[in-house]
Amino acid sequence: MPRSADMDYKQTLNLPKTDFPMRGNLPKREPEMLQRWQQLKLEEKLHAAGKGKPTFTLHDGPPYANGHIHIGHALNKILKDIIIKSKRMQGFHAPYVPGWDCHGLPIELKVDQKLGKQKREMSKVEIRKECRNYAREWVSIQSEEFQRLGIFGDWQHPYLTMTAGYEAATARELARFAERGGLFKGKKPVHWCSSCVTALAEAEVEYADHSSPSIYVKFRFNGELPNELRDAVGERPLDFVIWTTTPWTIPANLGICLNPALDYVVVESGDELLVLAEGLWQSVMQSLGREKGRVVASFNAGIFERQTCRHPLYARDSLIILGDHVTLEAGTGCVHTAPGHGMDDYIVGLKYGLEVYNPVDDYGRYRADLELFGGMKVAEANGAVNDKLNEVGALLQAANISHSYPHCWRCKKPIIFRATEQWFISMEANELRQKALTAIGQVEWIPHWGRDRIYNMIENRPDWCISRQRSWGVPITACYCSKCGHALADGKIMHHIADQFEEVGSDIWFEKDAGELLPAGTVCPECGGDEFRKETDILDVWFDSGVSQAAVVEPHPQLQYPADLYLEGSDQHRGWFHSSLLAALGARDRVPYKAVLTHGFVLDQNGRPMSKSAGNVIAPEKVIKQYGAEILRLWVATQDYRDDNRVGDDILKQVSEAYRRIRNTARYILGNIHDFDPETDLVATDEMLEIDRWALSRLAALTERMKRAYDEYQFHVLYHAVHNFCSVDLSSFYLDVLKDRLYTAPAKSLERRSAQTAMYRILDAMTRWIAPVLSFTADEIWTELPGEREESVHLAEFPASFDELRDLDLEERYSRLLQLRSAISKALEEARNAKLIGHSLDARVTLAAATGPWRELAENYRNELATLCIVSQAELVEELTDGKASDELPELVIRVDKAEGEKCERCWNYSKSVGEEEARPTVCRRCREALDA
RNA sequence: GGGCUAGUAGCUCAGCUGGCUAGAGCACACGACUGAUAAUCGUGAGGUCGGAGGUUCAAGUCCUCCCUGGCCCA
Repeated sequence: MPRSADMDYKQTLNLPKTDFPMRGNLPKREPEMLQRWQQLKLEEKLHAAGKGKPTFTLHDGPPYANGHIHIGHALNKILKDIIIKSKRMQGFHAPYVPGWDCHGLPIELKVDQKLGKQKREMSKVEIRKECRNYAREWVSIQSEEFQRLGIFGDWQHPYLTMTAGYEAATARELARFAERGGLFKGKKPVHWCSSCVTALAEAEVEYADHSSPSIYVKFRFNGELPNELRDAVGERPLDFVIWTTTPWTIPANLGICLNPALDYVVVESGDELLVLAEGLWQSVMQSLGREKGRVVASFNAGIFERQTCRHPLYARDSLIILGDHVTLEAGTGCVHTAPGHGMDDYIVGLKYGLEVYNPVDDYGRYRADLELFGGMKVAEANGAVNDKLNEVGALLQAANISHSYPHCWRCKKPIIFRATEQWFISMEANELRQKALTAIGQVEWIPHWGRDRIYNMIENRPDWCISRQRSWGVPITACYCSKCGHALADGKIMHHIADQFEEVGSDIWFEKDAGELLPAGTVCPECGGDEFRKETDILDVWFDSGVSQAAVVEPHPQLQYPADLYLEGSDQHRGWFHSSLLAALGARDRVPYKAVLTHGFVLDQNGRPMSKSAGNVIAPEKVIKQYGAEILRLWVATQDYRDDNRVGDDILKQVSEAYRRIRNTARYILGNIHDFDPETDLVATDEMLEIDRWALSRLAALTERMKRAYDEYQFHVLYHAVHNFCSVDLSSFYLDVLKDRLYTAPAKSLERRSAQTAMYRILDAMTRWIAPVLSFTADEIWTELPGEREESVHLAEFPASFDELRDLDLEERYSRLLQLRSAISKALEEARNAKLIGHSLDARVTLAAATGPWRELAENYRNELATLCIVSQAELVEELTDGKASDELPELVIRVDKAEGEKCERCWNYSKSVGEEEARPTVCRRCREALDA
């Protein structure tokens, strides 16, 4: 029970006072802040404030308009937002135009599912309308979700890849490719369902067990025998043995592929000489049911490169080629290669100039003109092929195996791999590949290894297949002559069509006939025909988003070309960074970005990718509900995003603890400057107390770190710096030491104003520094800070340099004082454990130091020691025989006693001066003076 | 299998071009305070720097191999 006098004196103290709540209550207050920003018309004001300033263009990579945002989206957008906000506060005009990727298969599939059977009676235009509505719905949902994260941007005018203007721009860029000869028609194998008569994307393929034939086939070598094998083989026939589970592709065989890194052997079995990989020959012998077999020679695959074997059924050769994809996992090490029926085969075939030969039609039948099997359904052709192979003596063995095989997701029937006509962008025309490689060297990649990553991809990638056999996308605006079938992809004509997209969008392609779309008088350059049919393929969505540099950055009045920065996950080296580069160089010979920054992926707490099936998904929505968006924002700043980013309950808990530390530090300062007006009460630096100048020097140091952290996009450095500053410099030392002065000195005294000046300047600066990350909280602090200021911290700028506040000598002295303080703290802790003291103010410290720097320091600060250590008395003596030497600083001997005198009821310091005055017997002299002031 | 990349206390991160007994904060344990109080302060414990070789007077830091993850391909 406090005595009445106690209460009276408490009234005379300057205790902290603030309405700023200790707990953020973020889930509830953030929406209020969002509303406030809207009422302020903050976005408009930011735009207005940007006028006349240099522009910083961060071009937004469009997320796919399908499904709720996940934590990876949050990471990406928050990083962008931090950068945009920090650039603004550095004095740039930094507009942010968000975008969405709206075309493509996933949306079309979702709409398919929704429509069900209904779809069959609908026209392409109607289906596309459904897709458009679907995408638009998700755009608006995701937009809300992003805004809830506190992301600033022109949300009223985002760019969508499905708007008329964007589609026109897309078609126009394609026309440019055509104009420059970068567009060509070729063949490429795709998953094909012969029953649905359609190409299938990877997402539409299901894998299921299926029984297939398993055959071993001999290909008779008919080239010139390499010298290395002369002795072993002589004049005897040599057979390369291939293994396949699709005999029906044998008619399309054009090559045999060996791995140059593997060893091969010639095995003598009966009267045959068989070529097999060394690592497989014995198991093959076993499969063939042959007991005997003898290796008569071994060799490296390279000696047979570009030699030939005879096709067992047709009068043509099969080229012996080399490829890394050949493994020892199955087969013979000699891989049957049909470029028209397999992806590996296709790619390796390109290297060797093999034809992409496909003798199979849309319905899964061999073309009528195919020798031996013409007109036969390939699904039923396996037996016939085997019989024929057997007949010519090439079949070594035929059996059946069960294995995983691709099936159509819709009709559930097994599908085939089959080359079809596709549009490509050539990597070689106009030296696109070389230009891209050169351009990569001119771009700044952050982190630097991004360069190697994309360089290797561009260096090795095949031509860009931009055809998709789908409905929901921008059409490839080519036509075919109805008479001769000639493909018309003329730049001028394509521009003419693109112009028609400008007003009404690309739907017009599906609504009108070729004759209406083409310029009047168009004739086929081959046969002079004047009737055409339209291409039905649409563009790869990567082309859509790849042209955003042309469709958005270039024409947008706020943005500047090229963009200063692209910022996406590291998967986009293959995706958007890649397609943007090729699209910009291929169509216009320009590089779309000056710098590219990548972040890693979000993983769970244990470093595993998140997935529904693993049940480890952390939805942004849930984090927002439980902790607030601010915690998600701060989490982003804790991560070194160049690597993978882990998130989980424990991590989020830790982040919210850190948040509270920062928040409470701000709150405490606000409480202590409630009666401070910077207009009138600010103390000039050279009149401030030394420790207050030290605090400002630390602020100056922090400022330098902040500047660098923002410049280098190193937000985790920023986080740690701010957090350490709050914990170490402020809370545990400076603010703790300050309490006595703040509470007990007269409210308007220089001592108190000096401290308030330091605190005010610290909080003002810190609030600005954290604003890009803690956007909600910073603005909340901002409105509580005294002084004239902008309506929102986001309209303010970062603090100028504080170089003049930096005092390295002072900091050096204080770092040693802190060491001394720490030694004393340890001694106090021992005294506390011995029940000698409770609060440190109960203590009297006696200190002795041998001559030397520590002695000197202690002498220089003998009058401040008590204050710095928050003890009632501290004395420096010549010699101390009954003290204890410090472990860390052995020159120091420390003794802790109970403080002398009585405890002052007002300031809680012990002092002999308590009781000196009869009228006020319970307070010390210092307090009496303060009360009289 | 290939390209790129990461692996320092339970967690998030420092540790520059090799040089003091490897640091910080948080979390944890114990204690103090009750005038930052669902706060604040102090003390303490905690690491064979993924592993194994090697170079060097000296290696978390350089080299080789291996292990475990991630992204993108195949």
